[in-house]
This record gives sequence, C-alpha cells and structure tokens, in this order.
Amino acid sequence: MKDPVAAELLRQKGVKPTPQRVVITEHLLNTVSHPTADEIMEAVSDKLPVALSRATVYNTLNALVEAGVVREVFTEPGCARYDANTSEHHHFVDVKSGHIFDIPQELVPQLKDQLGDRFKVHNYSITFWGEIADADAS
Amino acid sequence: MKDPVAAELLRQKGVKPTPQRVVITEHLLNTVSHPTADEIMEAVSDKLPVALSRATVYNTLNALVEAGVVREVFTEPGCARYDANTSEHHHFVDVKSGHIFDIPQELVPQLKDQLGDRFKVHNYSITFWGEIADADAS
DNA sequence: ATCTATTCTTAGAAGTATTCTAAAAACATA
DNA sequence: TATGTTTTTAGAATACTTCTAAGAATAGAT
Repeated sequence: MKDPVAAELLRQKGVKPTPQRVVITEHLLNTVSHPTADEIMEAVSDKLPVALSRATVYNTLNALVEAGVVREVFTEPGCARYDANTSEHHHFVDVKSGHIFDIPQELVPQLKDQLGDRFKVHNYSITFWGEIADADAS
Repeated sequence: MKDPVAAELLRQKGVKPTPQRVVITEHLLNTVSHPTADEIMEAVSDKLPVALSRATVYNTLNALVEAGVVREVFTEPGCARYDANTSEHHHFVDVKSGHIFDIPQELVPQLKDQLGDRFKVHNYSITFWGEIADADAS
C-alpha cells in the first residue's frame, strides 16, 4: 500500500499526482540527502512499472520547484540538487566528503531586517563551505 | 601603462602572473557584476595580443579560486559566476532582471556561533532570491 | 462505453557549460 | 644554447539540462 502523503501534498499544491511525480516526491520527502536529478532517477526507476525517462525527471523537478513542493539548492556548478525541506534553513557543505547538512536557523528574521523594504524575498538558501573539524563529535 | 595591482595580488597569492591571468584578474577586480566564464572571456579577449582560449579562461579561474583570489558564486544552475570581492558578504539575486547585488553584512559572527566547533568554515556565500520591490527608492 | 481535447511521458537529439587531451609555445635554469 | 617545466591552445569529449515530436494516459461530455 502506497504512502498517500506525497500524492496529497501534490494535490494541495496544484500538481496533478501522476505515478512518476508521486514516486519522485516520495523519494525526496524520505531522504535527508540532497540528491541530484540523476541520483533521483536511479533511486526511483525501479519503483515504477514502466521505464522512466530522464526528461520526465527534469520536467517533474521543475514542476515541483515551480509549485513550491521542493527547493533547488545550488552548491556546485554543473548540477542542481533538490530538497523537500522547504522550511527556512541553511546548508553546510563538507568540502571533503561532499555531504550537505541542513542547518536549522533563527537568523532569517534578522536577514530580512537587514535587507529592508526594498527587497521582496521569495526564496533563499544559505550555504557554507567548510569541513567537519571533529568527525566523532555528536 | 598597466595597472600593477592585479599582478602584485597574484604574486602575493602564489600564482605566476601571466598576461592571461593578469587581464582576467584585472577585469574581475574592476567589475561589480558577477560575470560568468563566457562573459569574462568576451570582456578580456581584445586586451591580449593573441587569441585567448576558452580552456585558459577556465584554467585561470580555477587557479584563482584555488589561490583564494576570487570566489565562485552559484546562483543559478548550469554556470558559475565569479566575484573578486572576497570579503564576507551576501548576494541578492533579482529574479526579474538577473542582477546580483553584493550585500555587506554583520551576520557572519552569529552564523559561526551557530555552526559551533564541529565545523570549520572555509568559504561561504549567502544568497537570496527575490525581487526589488521599489526600483526608485534609494 | 466512446469521442475529443488536453496533459503527460518518452527517446533521442540538441544545447550549453566545463573539462580533457595532446601538442605547441613560453619560460626558467643551467 | 640545451633542457626541463609550466602555460596556453584548439578542438574533442563529457556532463547536465532542455527541446522536439510523437505516442500514451487522462478527464469531461456525450
């Protein structure tokens, strides 16, 4: 039996929940990594009865971004990454391993103050590049 | 007569100041826009006596990033932009015009506090996407 | 159920940004 | 000048994304 959460979310956001869109959305909801289009394709391909086209993956991701279901994260040139955590948060990219960590934050109100009235902020992402100093610290 | 600043900066950072590297560095130092590799190529091509290869532009930009002379800024998928302002600052991307504004900031100490000891931050960039609410406000 | 219009998906081609490759050129040192 | 190293070059190769045109699925009206 299928998780109805993804389909319901899509409906709420005005996106018709086709099987392809549902499995891609499900995958993004159930992962904390920030996969690329290719990684998403590989992960969901075998959850569908028919072959999944690369174009569909890109079409779907663009539709999900447009509808506000997921967010694009640009941490490197050459490819976008996708994040179903649409809450206001930052990213920390470990330059050694390439891992991306979500960082919950309390800074957004202050950032908004700083930008002032001239700017309307639609969406944003704060990215740090660095490395983890002590891998075994919790 | 040539501006010696760029060559001197390169020497300081341990990069041999070839003519190609100097004109690219000069261009980045003298612009507040955040050009792509292609825009840089077009802008500096006629400042050199010989043809400039695309590969050289990329080699040079990678060398400059490596040496800490410039910073890569990822504001859109598909291409990197370059910024000779290596001070700690944010970016605001106007989604209508595509313009990128540098935003000086006082948030970094707080962000560092938030990250804690576990993370060593090498480099970072804070990017907002939005639009300018009132174009004639100063 | 069937017709029709619309939307969605598909495979592969095309486009764009970047890197690779191998050779030539420039440079440094002896 | 000879020699080894570094840099640059043109074009091929690669990687990510979008485009295209056609077929499949879907929804609504009959």
